[in-house]
Amino acid sequence: MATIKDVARIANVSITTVSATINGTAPVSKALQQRVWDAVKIAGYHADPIARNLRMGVSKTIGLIVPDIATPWAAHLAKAMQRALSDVGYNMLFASNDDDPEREFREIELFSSHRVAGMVIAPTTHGESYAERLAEAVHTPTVLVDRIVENARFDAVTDDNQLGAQLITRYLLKLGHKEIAFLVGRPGISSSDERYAGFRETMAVAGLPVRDDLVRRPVFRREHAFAAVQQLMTLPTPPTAIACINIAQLLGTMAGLQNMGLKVPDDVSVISFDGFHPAEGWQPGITALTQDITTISIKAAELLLARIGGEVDYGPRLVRVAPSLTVRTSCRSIQ
Amino acid sequence: MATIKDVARIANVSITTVSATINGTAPVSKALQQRVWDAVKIAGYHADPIARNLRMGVSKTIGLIVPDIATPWAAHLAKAMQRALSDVGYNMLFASNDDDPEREFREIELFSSHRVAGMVIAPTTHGESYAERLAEAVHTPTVLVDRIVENARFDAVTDDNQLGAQLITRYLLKLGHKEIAFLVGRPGISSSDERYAGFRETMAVAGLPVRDDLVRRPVFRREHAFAAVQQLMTLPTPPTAIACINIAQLLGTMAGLQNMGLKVPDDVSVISFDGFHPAEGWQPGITALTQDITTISIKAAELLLARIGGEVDYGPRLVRVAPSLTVRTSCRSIQ
DNA sequence: TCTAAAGCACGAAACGATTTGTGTTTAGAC
DNA sequence: GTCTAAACACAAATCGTTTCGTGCTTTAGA
Repeated sequence: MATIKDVARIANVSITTVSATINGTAPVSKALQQRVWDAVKIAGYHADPIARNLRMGVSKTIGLIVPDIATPWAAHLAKAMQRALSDVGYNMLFASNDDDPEREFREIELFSSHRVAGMVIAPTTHGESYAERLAEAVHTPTVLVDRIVENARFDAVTDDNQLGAQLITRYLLKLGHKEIAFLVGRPGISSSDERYAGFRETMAVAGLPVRDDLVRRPVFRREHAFAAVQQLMTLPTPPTAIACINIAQLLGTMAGLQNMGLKVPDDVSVISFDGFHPAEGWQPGITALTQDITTISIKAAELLLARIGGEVDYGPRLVRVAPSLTVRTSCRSIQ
Repeated sequence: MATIKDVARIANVSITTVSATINGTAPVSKALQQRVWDAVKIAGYHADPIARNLRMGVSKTIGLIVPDIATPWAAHLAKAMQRALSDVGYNMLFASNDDDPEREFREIELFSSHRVAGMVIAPTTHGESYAERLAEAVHTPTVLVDRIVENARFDAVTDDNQLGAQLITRYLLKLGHKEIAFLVGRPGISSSDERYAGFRETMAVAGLPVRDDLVRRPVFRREHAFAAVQQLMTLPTPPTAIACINIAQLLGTMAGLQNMGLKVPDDVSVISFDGFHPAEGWQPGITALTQDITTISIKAAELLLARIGGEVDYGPRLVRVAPSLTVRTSCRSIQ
């Protein structure tokens, strides 16, 4: 309601002096500062963010773009992100796009026109041409989360998938599993590739072969996993454990097993890279990696704020956040 | 990048004419309109929302405030809301506040200063004083969702709790349950009160008594439900079914039952007012009401847009959205 | 042919902040 | 006592729109 003009009138100084006092952008004598602050309090003045935005060309807002805000992962990210950023005076615009790159770019456009100070993007896709288009569309500090985009010139925060694969594979090996089925996700997606590579590597280190007929791909939708499980479990030598890359796979796998009348973990063990457990009280609890979304958010916020703050003396940074293995009841020992 | 000035120069007309053409706010001859639109295309012009906002005093943005964006309910609402609103050219700011009214009001303040065209609020609390404070803080079209705030002067969209209670109670009665435990939630919260009242009413209609020792309150946190279950199930005549008001209760109940070594639905049936089921493939699947969040969002968007559009010739409206009962495996017949 | 009204286009003034450039004071150094 | 530089305050320009008030040009009616 109250404008800077009102404050100036009350304090009996010029508008310039009020602005200088509030923002500390020019020297103002102690006496006048006092008068100004008093007037600010009297008027109940808060600088209009819109006018400031217009004049300065940048706002105290950062935009978050995720494929689907309705997924627990994205919702947690949004929440943690907001907490991390509101502490330093930023607020958030958000948008989700159902994994549609076109909508994603429209959202980037929209946020840009609102002059966001920065963006956090969980990319819908990946690859060279996407990276180029992204670089072309984005002209503000931005950090990518979750998936890696090759050759993108942006900072990024993502899981330490190699470590995750080691944790999962070693755990299964420790329980005595050797015939491990692995559901590979969408080809080209960094997380899927890295997880699969980590799995093979750990198996190799243990001197164990990876049976080709136990690796299924591409399996990135529920239905795929549902079908894959049917095939896997009717093999002459079926797997003793199934590793899922993501939640969609996990849900499809569980539904598929139930459909065949197979029990977890009695008939087959299940483990997942993507943390999901229904809740205490339900069976089975899925042994899975737990992502530290809070840490991811904080790291992303740090990188973003550093860029916004103008520290541009280094190239794109990639931060990997370590997952941890949460053991529940979906894997049994077969020693 | 391109401003209205550029367009005017290219089309060789005044800025006024460009604005009038684009917004259709004043008559412009066909010939000039054509010139202007051509110039717009050439310049790749999009009106700067910030400048427009400053001048007009209102933006094409609506704000969503929920207690916790990380809950599935809120995340779904956010998504559905965004879909409903982006279709008509609005974008969304969002904020969550961990059920802290102070943060909630700060967020309202923040959104107001950004001159949102309207707000959708899932209130953190309720009651007379809250309603007053809300009325004082909000000066823009606003619709309340989920919980009801008594005497609030805003439009609201909420569940048809009476119908929900009927659906749940009749279903249990049909299965032969007569000893039904009911966990009442936080006192004063409309949904809790209404659900409990509906339960009593339906029992009364069926000519059945409600045993006092089977009604527990207040039970609004996991731990409460966990404890309540222990007591209920050690009664001389324990309930054959437990009705939960919300997810927190449900989780506590399931954990409590598991803790006592009781199986659902073999030892006791469980039903919930708040839709929650882990997923296909997990046991038990909870028979519960399913909220039609999409419909809630659409209704809320309709009410909001009507207000924004200036239809103010009626008082606060209350829209009730009917839930439906989704039968899963957590209730058994005891005929 | 004249007049009133309608149609059309434009310059200039908002909106509320920041910032530049200019002028005036004060203090310190010689 | 003068000169210089630093400190301080302000008016005015600016960001990119929308809109008000003004005036010019048609058109229609008498």
